Amino acid sequence: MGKKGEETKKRIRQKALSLFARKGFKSVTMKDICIETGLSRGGLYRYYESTHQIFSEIMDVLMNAQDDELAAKMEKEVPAPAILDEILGRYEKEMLDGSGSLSIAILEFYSEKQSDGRSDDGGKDGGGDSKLFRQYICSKSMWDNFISYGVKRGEFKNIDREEIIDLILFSYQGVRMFSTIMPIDKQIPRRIISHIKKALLV
Amino acid sequence: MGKKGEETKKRIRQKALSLFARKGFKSVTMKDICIETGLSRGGLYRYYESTHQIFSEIMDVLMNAQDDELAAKMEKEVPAPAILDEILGRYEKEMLDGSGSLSIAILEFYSEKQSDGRSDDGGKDGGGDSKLFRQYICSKSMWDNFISYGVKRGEFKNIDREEIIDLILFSYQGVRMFSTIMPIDKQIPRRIISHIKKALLV
DNA sequence: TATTTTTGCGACACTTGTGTCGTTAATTTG
DNA sequence: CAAATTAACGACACAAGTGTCGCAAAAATA
Repeated sequence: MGKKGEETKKRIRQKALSLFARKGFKSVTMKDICIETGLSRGGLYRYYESTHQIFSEIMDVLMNAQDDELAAKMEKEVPAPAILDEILGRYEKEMLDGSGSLSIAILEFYSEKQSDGRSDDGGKDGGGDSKLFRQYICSKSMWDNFISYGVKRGEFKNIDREEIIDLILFSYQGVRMFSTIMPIDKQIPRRIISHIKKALLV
Repeated sequence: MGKKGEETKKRIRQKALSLFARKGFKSVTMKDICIETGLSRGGLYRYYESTHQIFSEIMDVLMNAQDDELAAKMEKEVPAPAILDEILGRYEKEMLDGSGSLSIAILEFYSEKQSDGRSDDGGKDGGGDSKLFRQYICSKSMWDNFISYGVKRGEFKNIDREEIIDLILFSYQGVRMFSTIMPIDKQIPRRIISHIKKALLV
């Protein structure tokens, strides 16, 4: 694979991503991606065999972009409530604007992998769900660390951590999901966040 | 349409429902439904023109099966905590077993309607999302009534109602969604429910 | 039970997407 | 700048789904 080829692959992933965000996973065909990228069938198939493969590679790239920032802030002794505000602010934004629009594609992608038994990803990927599950575990431990930090500083209540973490993670996912298919009132994310803050802050 | 015809339609809806629950919305074809029902192409098309139409009718039937029960209980002056336990118990069950498996199909169905502009349901249905939205409003007012009832009886705290309701509804949806594609630990629904109870009960 | 209406079949023509292959055009490399 | 390698094209054969239509069998009706 030469230099030109790498660029083309990248272009394919970018264009495909915008398609997945708009139409979900199952509705995007290799033909769509041909049209979007301007490549011919033969041209596209040189790089990717299926939409599965493309989506999977996109996910790998997206997932490796997290929490170093948070760790850095805790290092610097930034007050926990300030960090909380920032994280929740970002969540609020993601719940409202369409940036959650990949959610549906992700759901479709992994649900498809489960429903039919074929796992034809060459054994490289240990099952579709495990990747998602890993991400859940990862977010969870991030929150756990962060809440401990807040409690140690006397800024957060010492409540059952797992309870509030699950609530945060799943309500966030729930809203994100529905925001892509239903008009979501701005008050909804705001109320959820307000509840979380009250539950955490002393 | 004769008596036989009505029975056939019902059979089609039943078989199609099981397909949608297993494979989501987009992956089910008219051909699949032919096979599942044992009908021929011509036979099936006599009753339904598309999977859209079938799914839409199924939704209509499913949505009109709610909260009369709850109203009856409030009438009978059943203690609010007992009612709460029952509702949340049902939620817990739905989060765990695969009975949330229609969630993905619902999401796919409505997201498809949004992404492409064609609204070919003959004007009878005022847009895909409004139906979902109506359901959200409906669940919301049900909870609102119920919490008022509990507060009046001095059994629930008088907290911000909208806040807790959004949290309940969306975390529930979030878990349901993910439970269909990821192994969900039994503790997760339990923790979410425990948090809700603590927030509500005096 | 004769007649009409409803139900159901399956072949047919059409559309859309898949995956391959020989060939040409463009890059890289020595 | 010539040779070798890589990238891209687009026709082709195939697979899967759609929607229709004429016709026969089965129900309903009178």
